[in-house]
Amino acid sequence: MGRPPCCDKVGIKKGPWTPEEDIILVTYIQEHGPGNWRSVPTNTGLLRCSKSCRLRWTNYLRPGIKRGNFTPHEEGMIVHLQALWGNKWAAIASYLPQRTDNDIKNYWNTHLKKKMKKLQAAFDSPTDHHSTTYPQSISKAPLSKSYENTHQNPNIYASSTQNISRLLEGWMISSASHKKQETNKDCINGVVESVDLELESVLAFDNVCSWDKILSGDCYPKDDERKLQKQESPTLTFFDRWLLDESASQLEGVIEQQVN
DNA sequence: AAGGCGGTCAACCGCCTCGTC
DNA sequence: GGACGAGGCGGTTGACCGCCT
Repeated sequence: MGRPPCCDKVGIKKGPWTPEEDIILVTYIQEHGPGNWRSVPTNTGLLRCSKSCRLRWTNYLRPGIKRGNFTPHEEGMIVHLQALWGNKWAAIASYLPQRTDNDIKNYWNTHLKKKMKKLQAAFDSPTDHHSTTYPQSISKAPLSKSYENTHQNPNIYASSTQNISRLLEGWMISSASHKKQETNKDCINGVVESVDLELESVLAFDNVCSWDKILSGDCYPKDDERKLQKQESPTLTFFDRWLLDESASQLEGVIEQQVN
């Protein structure tokens, strides 16, 4: 017999959250702040387990969450950090404070993993092995309609619950009397701003390595010498080199700063 | 028109870690 | 130091949606 699930009590509701449930949860957290999830179901009357409440809040209702429309910058960060740390989604999410670990994990599984597979397959093919121009099938392939809808038009991605989140953001900003929430907001926004600035300035990913550059095999615009080395030693793929160089020189700096 | 199929993502499950007693 | 509970985390599932035939 395995460990019994935490939420298999009779009367516990499962499945998608309704807007009414969202409002109840949001209202409660508005008054009491996030935390002490154990007491949330009993205090709100929600027929959900504490974990479900926490997950709903952290992954969906929490203010400051950016949904959909991953930028090339963010994609690059995810690929980069995933290659460095593996599937440590929470750690990766800490470098993308506006994204949840669940969102990043989903995006990796549905989009980036495939991209990387294609990338790897292209490099493994003998004809492309030493080529500096990256396979057009990846870089120039038209995006599917659904991908375009989801990732190029954020309005279409919007949902009713996102609206709740937006409303909450407004509440967070306008409410001067709720000190606890103000602290939360400041904390979230402070982290977002500081980490964003840090990543923008230190990694400058858009300038150094956008997806276009990655896929076109031209990720070293500032260093011709490394380009030459790259051509001379084909045992490392372009992407391996990118990871090694980038991680050694830049990410360590960021991590050190975070630690200090 | 409708059924099949694949992609996407919210939510659940269960293990792990950490704090408290 | 060990037991216990709460929260964190990563893997997985299943519902939903749009496209294709």
